[in-house]
Amino acid sequence: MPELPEVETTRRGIEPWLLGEKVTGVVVREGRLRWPVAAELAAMLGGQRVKAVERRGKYLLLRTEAGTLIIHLGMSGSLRIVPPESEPRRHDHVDIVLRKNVLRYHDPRRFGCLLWTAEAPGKHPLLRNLGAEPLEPEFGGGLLHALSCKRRGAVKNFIMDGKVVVGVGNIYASEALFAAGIHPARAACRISRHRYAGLAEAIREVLQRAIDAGGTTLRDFVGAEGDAGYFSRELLVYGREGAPCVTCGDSIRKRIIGQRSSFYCPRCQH
DNA sequence: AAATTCTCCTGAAGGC
DNA sequence: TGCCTTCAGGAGAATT
Repeated sequence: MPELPEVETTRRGIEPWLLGEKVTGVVVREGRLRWPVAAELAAMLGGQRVKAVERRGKYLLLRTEAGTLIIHLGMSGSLRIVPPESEPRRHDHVDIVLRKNVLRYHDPRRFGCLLWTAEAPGKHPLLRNLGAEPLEPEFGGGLLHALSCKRRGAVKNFIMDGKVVVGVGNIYASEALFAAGIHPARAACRISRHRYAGLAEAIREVLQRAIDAGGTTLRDFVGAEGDAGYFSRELLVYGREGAPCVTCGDSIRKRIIGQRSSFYCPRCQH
């Protein structure tokens, strides 16, 4: 499932194909996504030139003079650049047609969305209350520590809260907590500022490393052939229940925290 | 305010 | 082999 690194990799992959290009049409084959694709999207986006391809959290922003197309890939969404004559496959729900190429949105589970906003995207209800960008300087242990003071719930839920920090999904939350040696169920308010510094660094590192790994498979996001698949990750705890911890050899445990599977080493994480 | 539960949907995996 | 059940999961909305 696309987490922040996949979204950023997608952004980098499609940006060169979109920048400065004019949208000549929009084809909606299936508009029933997380929210319905607006009937007037074609009218709004058509004829517009793409000025920038940005990312905020896991949202992609295609900026034009008239407004912004906000795209979220949900759980199973992906974007590819395909030739104009390319035959759509199952679950290829939307085409953003350019003069020489097509930006094609594919999403089997339809948890994603394509929304148009004429205002500054930062004012959109979905983006307005988003927390810090984990790879920007604003994010750090100080911020986590400050926001955690009234949070009595599990730290794993805390760092997955988009109002705190964006882009930390279930997989990277487990990985970052392992790297930082923090037990996922520990109450957020009961972690020292010092340990939060380590956690912030771990989050930054695990995301950055994944983005770097994604760079080597950028071509997978572009072209008619092959799947716009997500790159494989080096996971040390996620999905490794019962397997030995890479650090101490103890067996990795799985536990449901906040309705989500969480993986951790009972010996390395406290 | 914070925490919990529910919800959307399909494909993969497991059971028999 | 095939059918049925279960589960996973981003994140907003509703509820406590």
